[in-house]
Amino acid sequence: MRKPGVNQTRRKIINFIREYYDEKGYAPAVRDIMKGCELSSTAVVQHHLKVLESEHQIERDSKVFRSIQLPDRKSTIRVPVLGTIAAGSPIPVLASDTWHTEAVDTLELSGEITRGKDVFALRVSGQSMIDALIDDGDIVLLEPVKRADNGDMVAAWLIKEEEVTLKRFFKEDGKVRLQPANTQMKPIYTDSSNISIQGRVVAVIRTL
Amino acid sequence: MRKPGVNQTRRKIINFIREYYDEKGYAPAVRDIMKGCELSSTAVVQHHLKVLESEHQIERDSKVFRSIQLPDRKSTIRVPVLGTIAAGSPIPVLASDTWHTEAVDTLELSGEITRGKDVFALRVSGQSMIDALIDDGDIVLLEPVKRADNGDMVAAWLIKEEEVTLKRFFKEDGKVRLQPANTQMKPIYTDSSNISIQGRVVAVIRTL
DNA sequence: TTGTTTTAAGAACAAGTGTACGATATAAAA
DNA sequence: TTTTATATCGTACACTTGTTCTTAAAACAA
Repeated sequence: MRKPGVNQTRRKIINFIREYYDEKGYAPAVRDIMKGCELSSTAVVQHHLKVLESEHQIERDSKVFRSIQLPDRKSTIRVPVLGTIAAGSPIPVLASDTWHTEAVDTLELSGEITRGKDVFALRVSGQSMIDALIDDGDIVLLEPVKRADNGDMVAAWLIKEEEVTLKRFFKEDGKVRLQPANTQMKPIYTDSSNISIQGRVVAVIRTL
Repeated sequence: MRKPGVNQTRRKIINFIREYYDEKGYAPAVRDIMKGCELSSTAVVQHHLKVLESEHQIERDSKVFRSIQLPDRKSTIRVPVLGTIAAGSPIPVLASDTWHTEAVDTLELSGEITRGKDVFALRVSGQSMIDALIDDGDIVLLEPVKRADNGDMVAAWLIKEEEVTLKRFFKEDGKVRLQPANTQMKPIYTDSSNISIQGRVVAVIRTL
């Protein structure tokens, strides 16, 4: 007899795969799914897996055991925490080759946050960036770029003032406007030659 | 002749496992390691895996294919994004049982951020929490608790005002002080009976 | 009804994979 | 030198696991 709803079983399978993976740390075998979803044949599982794969709900490598993957599982990235950033001190710049060996600490993040970009992280020391909504102890994720587009949040080194600041970047008539995220704070105007972009902020993480 | 340094091979194996996992999304088989590390027998790999396991460098389930795990790989957690939080609207409260099925969206996070707690996430809408250093579009991670200790950052529902706010919680002589994270903003004083704790903020994530 | 499609069942097969056994080799210790 | 411990090699076996085949029940349409 035909069991419950149509794709009910497939939903169950997806959930089971996720739970199994969370618990065990590796993907289930076809027979694991069979038992876990209370099916009595591997052929049933096989069939649903084929459908799910054609729908791009899962991925698997033929000929490889336990190779089922959920798309969002593939995207965790190891991010090196290079050091601490504070107003008045320059960001320690390292070649991206040496990142993974030099990093004091690393952070495991999902691609949803980094969006696949090659980033590094810095711990923020002090409240000098409070006007950019960045507090003491926060971690900022930076994409190492030298130039920025209008509206980007950047880590800028103010050469004359000898200060690093995190603000939104706007180019206006050869001058540069650095706009705090907090609209109640006033922007900084400076000459283009006075600033050096250290990186573009792609994310901020604060743990309490 | 005895090959290079003593545990040189084991280091190579560890690195290979990590790279293989990063590339493929599942753990290598013994024979994959054999080929990848230019060894000519599975027995060699087997021997080193045993040593590595006794040193707690890897974990594996006997009888389960492709079950090798590196300890730091196990600590990512799936967090359900339950909805949107905005000033004036209550937080949608769900039983933790239904989280994973009801969630519109999920976020893959490392245990370093959530610190192993059972949390849920909310997207912040609007700039009404700007004084708590939380901007429009931010994601807050909340631990579902009903009470808070002094100093905790909480999501509090102000009953009379019909408003949700994120502030630091301090109990003072039967009254409650809600202190904005931004020290330039003034605190809110209210009666204990007028607030209902919705959850404790454990982290804030902002992507730009 | 009849036919078609989808889902399920059970079993058998083929291939992937972990493990054990025996042997050799190098290095350090006795 | 003889031990002892560790690293390597080759191979065979047994178990795990993916795949296929046949049969059949249920849902849907004509």
